[in-house]
Amino acid sequence: MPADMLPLAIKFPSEYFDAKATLECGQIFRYERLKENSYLVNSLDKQCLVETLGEYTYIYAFDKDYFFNFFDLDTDYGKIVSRLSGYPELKAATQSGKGIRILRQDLVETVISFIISANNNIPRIKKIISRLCRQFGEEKEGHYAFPSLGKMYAMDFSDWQSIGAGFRDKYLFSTARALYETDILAELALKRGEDAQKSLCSLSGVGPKVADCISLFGLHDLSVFPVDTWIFKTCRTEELNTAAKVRAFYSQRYGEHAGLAQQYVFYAAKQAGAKE
DNA sequence: AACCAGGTGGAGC
DNA sequence: GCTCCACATGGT
Repeated sequence: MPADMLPLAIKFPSEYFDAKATLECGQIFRYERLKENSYLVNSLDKQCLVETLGEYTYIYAFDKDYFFNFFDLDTDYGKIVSRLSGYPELKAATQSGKGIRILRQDLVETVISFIISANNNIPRIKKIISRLCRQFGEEKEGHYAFPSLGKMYAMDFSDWQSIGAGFRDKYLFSTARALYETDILAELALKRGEDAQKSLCSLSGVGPKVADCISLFGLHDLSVFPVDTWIFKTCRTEELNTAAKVRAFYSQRYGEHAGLAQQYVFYAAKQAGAKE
């Protein structure tokens, strides 16, 4: 996607929109780093280029409206950041991650992506999703779309095996069929919280943690606090000695913005881990 | 060469 | 309800 072919950019202050923090905090797997703080990002059949250059972050895309919504640009993160900074244990993580925005991702893409994420590592998750798109998504302007639900419904079990997802192949096969054959997607659009959780967990390969990620990233429910191995390592205490307890404690503590708090903690923990 | 990675499903209690 | 454990694959 050569820069001189692109239409007008969206220009947005970097204080609460940092390309690296937003993309590398683990909420999305379809991005490619071009250089420091400059990324190609794919969502559904669309692509954009995002880069943070000093005071401003720019988005170049043919479909500006789509990415304005995708990056949640009409939400005021300043308010949320100042509220979360008030918690002593969050002050540092919030400060270093305040450029994170919670993306408004497609529900089906999020479901499939986070089933793949289970007991897996981010580089390999990215590779598996990339193969899924390359092998089964429509080609468009030099990149590949995420396969439509109809297309995934048409995939047989050996097709799912061919993307190298390991033991998750059977979950993906089963869930693609369920999403297509039942009304669960329409129902989820109206649900939040525990109702959404319960409904999501009926899908094969979706347990409590993956369901929370789908609620947070695919339904934009910022009140959930997904607990994965990183968060659990960071947050566990003698009292909070299971993932369920950590989840209950922090979702109650941070309320409507618990999911964003979780992203700050996750990003900070990962950045710290990556440095050594 | 065991151990880990944005966990889940299933068996056994 | 809860606690174990197998599970594909690739990296350290």
